[in-house]
Amino acid sequence: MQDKNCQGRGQWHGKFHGCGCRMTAGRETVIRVLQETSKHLSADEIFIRARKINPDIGLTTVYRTLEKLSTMGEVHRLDSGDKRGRFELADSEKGHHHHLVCTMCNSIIDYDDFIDEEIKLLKETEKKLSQKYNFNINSHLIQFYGICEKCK
Amino acid sequence: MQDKNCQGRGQWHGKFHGCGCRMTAGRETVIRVLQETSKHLSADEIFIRARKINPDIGLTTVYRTLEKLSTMGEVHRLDSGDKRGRFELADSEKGHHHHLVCTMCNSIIDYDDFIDEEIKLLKETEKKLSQKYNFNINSHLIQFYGICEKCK
DNA sequence: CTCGGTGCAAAGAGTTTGCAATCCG
DNA sequence: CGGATTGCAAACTCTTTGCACCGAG
Repeated sequence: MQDKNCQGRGQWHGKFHGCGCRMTAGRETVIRVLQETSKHLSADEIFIRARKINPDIGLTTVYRTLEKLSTMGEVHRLDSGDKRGRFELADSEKGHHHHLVCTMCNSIIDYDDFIDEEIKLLKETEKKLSQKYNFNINSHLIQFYGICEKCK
Repeated sequence: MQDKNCQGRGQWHGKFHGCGCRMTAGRETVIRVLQETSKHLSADEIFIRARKINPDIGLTTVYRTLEKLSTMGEVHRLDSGDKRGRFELADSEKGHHHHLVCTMCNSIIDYDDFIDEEIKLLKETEKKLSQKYNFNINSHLIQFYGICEKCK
């Protein structure tokens, strides 16, 4: 309907359709929230933001949507150290990035200033692993762990 | 006491001491369980195995030890898709490896047949990031997501 | 019209916390 | 000895499920 609110709505419609699912208002809302943030939100935080767009949405729908998107490989569930899951689009509009995770305070820094060489190597590795393990690779997650500036 | 049961006991003793903590039977047991497995165990599974070595240990101690080791950067908490956390030594005796995660069935394949280039690039990236973000990097986690052989 | 999706309330599970007893150094 | 650590049970929170109703295609 309004492509400006949920980028690539048609594309998502197709992705859902491809696995026997439907595009609904609830799902659109969750996707939009994920697209509009640059943070790693918990289900709960996504729910609060989603409510502002669509007051009728329930927390259950948020969970079910995230579960489905995760299975589809479109969303990554991150481990934030505390017990709740945090989520981000696998292929974010905000651009591809990797993580620097502080093991003291659990904060996460996104960085995207890595060399072209790194991307090239990843592609190569992906290809090699795909063949060797007969695995269809869709995306990846790279995290470095350590102590951040503040915690030192 | 018996270095053969918990490799590098003295080393661990030192690590704990270094952050104002003590080496105890419970902690030793948890570390030993982690060293002796090649799987990604949940707190619960670690507890069950720990009990076989040391019947007096409590689940609470397992959680508290994992929490501490995680903060120390010695253990990684992995996200397995189901809601419980899974853990592995950051610097396993079993050797360093990366993960291939199936987004359908949540199974994890460890692989360690890296390209030499991959290791070199990682070291380089670590160094660059350390400087740029004033971050002490201790370890990393690399995961590729996709669909496994069985789930295709 | 059909079957997948949704909200609500309740159930389920994993994890954390309070506290008195215990152990390390 | 003194403070860190532990086990137990209770408390908490996040997440999932059952069910009747709704809505996309």
